Amino acid sequence: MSTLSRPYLGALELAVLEQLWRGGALDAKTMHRRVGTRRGIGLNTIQSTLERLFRKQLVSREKISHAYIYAPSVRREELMERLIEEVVETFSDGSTEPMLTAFVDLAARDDAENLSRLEQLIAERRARTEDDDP
Amino acid sequence: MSTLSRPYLGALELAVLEQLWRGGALDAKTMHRRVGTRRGIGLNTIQSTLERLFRKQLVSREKISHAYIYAPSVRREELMERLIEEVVETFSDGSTEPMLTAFVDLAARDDAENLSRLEQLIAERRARTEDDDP
DNA sequence: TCGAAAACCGATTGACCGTCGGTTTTTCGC
DNA sequence: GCGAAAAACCGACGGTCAATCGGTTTTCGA
Repeated sequence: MSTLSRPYLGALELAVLEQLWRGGALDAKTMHRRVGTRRGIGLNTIQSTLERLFRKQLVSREKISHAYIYAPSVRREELMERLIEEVVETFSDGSTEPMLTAFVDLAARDDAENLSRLEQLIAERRARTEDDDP
Repeated sequence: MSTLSRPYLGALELAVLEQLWRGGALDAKTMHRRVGTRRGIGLNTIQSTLERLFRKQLVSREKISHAYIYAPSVRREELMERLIEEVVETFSDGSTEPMLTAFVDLAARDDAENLSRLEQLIAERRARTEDDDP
């Protein structure tokens, strides 16, 4: 039975990922300086977290002499989209209407201007698709 | 730090909710017949699950003689939207662009026809908003 | 080669879901 | 009213997963 958002991302995992997205590739020690010290947690904790993210295939790593250098293997927007997709799939019955309505709601929620932007993106997408498949 | 989808919905919770959305209001015993027997789980399990959903304010209940009658307190589409919103908020930096792009991607993913439908919904939404606030 | 640095291993805690068994409360029929 | 049946309530336990760390082993460079 598909359960929702499991395995999900914990707060520390998210913070670590965020740092990778900002900072490119870095090793556990540097990561610890960036997100660990402030939280008063040990280097090992950061290492475990990176390891978990690696198992989840959200980061890749390469061994440079001693240490692994970790790099994100998904883009931020990509992960967001995946997670939204997971929700949508969980609730998908036959109809896509509720999904579309939710999108419009959420787009308009923040700023009505988003609706125009959304239309624009749709137009662009359509143009791109027609190019691909004339 | 906002963590993702915790507490999330378990598989049984989802099944129970689904049943409530389909069947309107019902009591634990009936629910057990509908989703419990097939899974070979006890009535108590169903009761706990309903209780947990109640604490999460996803269902309401009313005592009719012996038993509580449970009813959904969120619509299906509403819950879906909430969960999408949660993801979006988790990943929101200043820009709404990634969210909008994700929406277009996901809409088009299933069926390109959805893009037109999406445009239509945007138009409707805009009309509605202009009515409210002329 | 040897010492430090990092990976690796494993253990613990704390949520949370799923799952029950047992006890108490409530209600209805007599 | 009262006693039995039904349901709620309480608490416990196993499993999973994130967060956390201590200790051991591996590995690399001086």
